[in-house]
Amino acid sequence: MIKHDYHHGNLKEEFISIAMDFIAKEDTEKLTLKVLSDATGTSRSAIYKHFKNKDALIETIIEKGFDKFDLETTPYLKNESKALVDRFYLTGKLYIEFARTNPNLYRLLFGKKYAHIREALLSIKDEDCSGFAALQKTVKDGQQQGLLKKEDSYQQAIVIWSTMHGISSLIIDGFMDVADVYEKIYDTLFETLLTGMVANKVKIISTIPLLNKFLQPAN
Amino acid sequence: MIKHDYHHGNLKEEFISIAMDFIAKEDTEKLTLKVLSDATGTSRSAIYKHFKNKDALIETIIEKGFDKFDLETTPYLKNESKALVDRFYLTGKLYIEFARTNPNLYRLLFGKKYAHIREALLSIKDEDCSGFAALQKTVKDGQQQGLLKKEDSYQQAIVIWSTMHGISSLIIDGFMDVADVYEKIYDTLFETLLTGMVANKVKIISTIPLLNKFLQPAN
DNA sequence: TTCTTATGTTAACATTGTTCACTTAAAAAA
DNA sequence: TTTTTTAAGTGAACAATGTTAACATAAGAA
Repeated sequence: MIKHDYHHGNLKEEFISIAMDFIAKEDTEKLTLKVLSDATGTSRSAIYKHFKNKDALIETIIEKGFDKFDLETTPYLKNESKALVDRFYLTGKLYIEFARTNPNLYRLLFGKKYAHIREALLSIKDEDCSGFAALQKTVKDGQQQGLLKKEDSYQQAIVIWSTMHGISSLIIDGFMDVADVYEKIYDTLFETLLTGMVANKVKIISTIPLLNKFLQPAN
Repeated sequence: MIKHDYHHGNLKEEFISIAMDFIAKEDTEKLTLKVLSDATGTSRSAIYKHFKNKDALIETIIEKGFDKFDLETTPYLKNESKALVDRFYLTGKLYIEFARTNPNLYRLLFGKKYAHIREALLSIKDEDCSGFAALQKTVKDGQQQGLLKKEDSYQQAIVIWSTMHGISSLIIDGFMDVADVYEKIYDTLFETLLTGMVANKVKIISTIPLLNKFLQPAN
């Protein structure tokens, strides 16, 4: 609660920064305008000189949130130097890790409450940049390489995404005991998913023991 | 907005009923005490004579909601007269249908916002009655019948649940175009999941064409 | 009939997002 | 330099929300 000069300088950026830091720790519901004014040492209505209303700030947070999400979850999807199975496996792990590390942000991005803002954003943005598009492209690559069954790539991508979204949501919304070992559950989940999607009699070499083990069984 | 006598008679039940009807149509967020007082023709604070606070009403709604959920989604899990694959397939369909038909209630039951209430409820209730316990039991049956791989039944049940939760959430939280045919996506998802979980060289007879087709391939 | 208690009402409160009239100071124009 | 315009901040006020407290009513027990 530092007292600044009358004219702050970069109040808008500070609002955004404080809001993101807040959501990193507490739920978006608890982010009130009072929190922001207290943290910046300004009045309760100062924010309206920089954002039309609270939702406009949230919109900015969501925008930045998706940038962060794409940045942190898609590197393996875009890096073609690794084996495809590995890229899928590692991407799923990053996805869950993002949700676990940023539960409030994840809910903000993928929850229902601000779906209208999300949809408005995604309709403007170049769709090819989004994480889902990157996933679908990789699925297509997987089909061409003979790793995945040649079915509707959109539906296959949905299947993968919903699987990761499901386990992530269960984890961050309180359906796993702390004792549950997420890595173990993820491995089980991924093994099941990949087994269900992989084309018959395909041999893949992976650097990940789990994957090698089950893709090239002893018999 | 009917004007009743001073003493209403069964106001508590009416609050509950109105709240459930409301959530059937609109989001839980929009359920205010004013909505309830207007609908019953009582004052804003009348509800406090029947519930400690708003959360206590929500707790009752959640309790009733889980009853409804269990009732509508677990009949096939508990009915052993059908083939196991069919029971899994139909249960998953009921699960998604429940979420689609009761999106606000589903979010209330499985979302983060009232997780503390849910946990308090589930810790009191007999766990064997819950839907997840029924699922896990059916998974164990599946292992014994040789349908499913003999792995950790808890983890397998989690995998199934998270898959259904994931697709349901994506649907009701606005990630599917209206044009998407849910049935098709569900079939793809289920086929993938079952393929990944089924034990090798098991022959099952199903009454559902999709399942017969892929469990007993031509070769 | 009286007393107690359950169940309702009204008034008030703090917190929320929001708007409006005002003030300040920085930048632009003279 | 002085004046004017404009961006950026303030405080007071509003309605809506959940909640509490003091009071009112009526039903059932004594």
